[in-house]
Amino acid sequence: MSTEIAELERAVSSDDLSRVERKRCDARLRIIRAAERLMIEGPIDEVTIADITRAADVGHGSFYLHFKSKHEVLVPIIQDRAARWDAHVRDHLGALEDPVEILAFTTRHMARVALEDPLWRWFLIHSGVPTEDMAAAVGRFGARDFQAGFASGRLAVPDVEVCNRFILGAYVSALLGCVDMDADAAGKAIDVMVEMLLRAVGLPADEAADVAHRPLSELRPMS
Amino acid sequence: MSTEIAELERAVSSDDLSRVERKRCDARLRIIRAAERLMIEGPIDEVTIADITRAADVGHGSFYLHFKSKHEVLVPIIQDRAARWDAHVRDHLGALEDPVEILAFTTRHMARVALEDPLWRWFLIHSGVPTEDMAAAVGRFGARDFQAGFASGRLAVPDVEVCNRFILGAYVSALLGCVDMDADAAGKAIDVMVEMLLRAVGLPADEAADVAHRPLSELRPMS
DNA sequence: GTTGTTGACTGACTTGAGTCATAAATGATA
DNA sequence: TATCATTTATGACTCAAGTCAGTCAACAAC
Repeated sequence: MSTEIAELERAVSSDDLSRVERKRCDARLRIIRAAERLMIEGPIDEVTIADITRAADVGHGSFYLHFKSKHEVLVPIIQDRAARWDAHVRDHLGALEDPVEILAFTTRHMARVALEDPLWRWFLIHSGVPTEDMAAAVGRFGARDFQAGFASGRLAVPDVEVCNRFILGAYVSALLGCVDMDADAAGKAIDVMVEMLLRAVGLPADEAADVAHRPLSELRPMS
Repeated sequence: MSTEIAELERAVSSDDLSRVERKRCDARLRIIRAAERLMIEGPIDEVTIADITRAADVGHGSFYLHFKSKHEVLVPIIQDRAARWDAHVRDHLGALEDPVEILAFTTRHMARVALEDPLWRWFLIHSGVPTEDMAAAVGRFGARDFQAGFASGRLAVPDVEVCNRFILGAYVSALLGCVDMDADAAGKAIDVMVEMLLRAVGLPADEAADVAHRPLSELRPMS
């Protein structure tokens, strides 16, 4: 699944786009890159829009041609990282075939990853309850394995739209409760959250408890 | 269950508190009252901190002795309204005795109420930031009926802390998805959300579907 | 009553987000 | 190449949030 950053990279060196369009994409990409760099370097709260535009070498006002807020510029960044982690986690699926097991595996791992990544943590803390932004950044990756569960008939919800919002809110909110825990406690809380999530999407309680608390292999470090 | 506003009202006319303490409570109460009035009168986004302090007749800086943000000053206001509505909804329980039925009844009605109240809606939409505030404002009321369900043995969750966060996030997020719907569609979405909530806290799927979609009587207008 | 200490209160000030009138760049047309 | 229309970029400006050094009221100790 492609991300906005990947698309922008393609666009700036594409030749079936007008120069105007290429410049536009280039500026957008430079802003995103500058924002990511500055936010990784220092405390995110202290990065100002002016800092970003200065580092990206565009006018202060130009920022608002591309993004409404600091929060919004993080969307493609988070999305890109989500895509990488998603691919990495899927790389560990091994012999798993049951959509429910796959769902549990990915949601448990992705939650752990989200708590490790400082950008993601910030985004989490400052999104509180999922905003459109959060949905835009991670919705696609999150939704896929749930869809597979529905398709298989093992899971069922009365309404997919409501379900998506429900899941995202529950996930983010539960995760927020973990930001101050140590890794061990956070892992336990995540598993409980996943257990409740599985119940919510229609898995019987006993199966949910079983699949959400299996021993979980460590991920290999990502290159 | 008492709210902060009720406690402040008591404090300002209590005589076993020092004058300093009474003045402090009085100022806090005046700020809350002024904020509530201004926010009901006009578009909430256009109410500034300066407006509030002017109306409350305190110095601009004093606001920050009591609250960190405009969002935070809404907590006691929302809480107070939640208490009133909670009492009103409970007044309609009638012959209901089963904790699960009571839980469904209150969560379904409170969600409908939240979508009607402009202050609540604003709070919901702008809770993009901290859920701590949301938990502070409505956590107590929300949690009670769940507790009753657990106590009865009909419902069970692996961890109450995680459960609380899970529920709050799911509830708020699903509700957020309803703010642009008409009352009818919102009602349907709310019922689906409650159905998933009941599953998450351990009710079998068929029972959850049943109890979350019963015909729901209208509330009498609140005095 | 006087003095000292504490901590609540204040509003001028700083900072940064977001706006908007203006400028620059582009490309179409003659 | 000159002219114009249109789109895109800019940074000076505005306005509100949040800070903080200083003021003041209350009370305690003498």
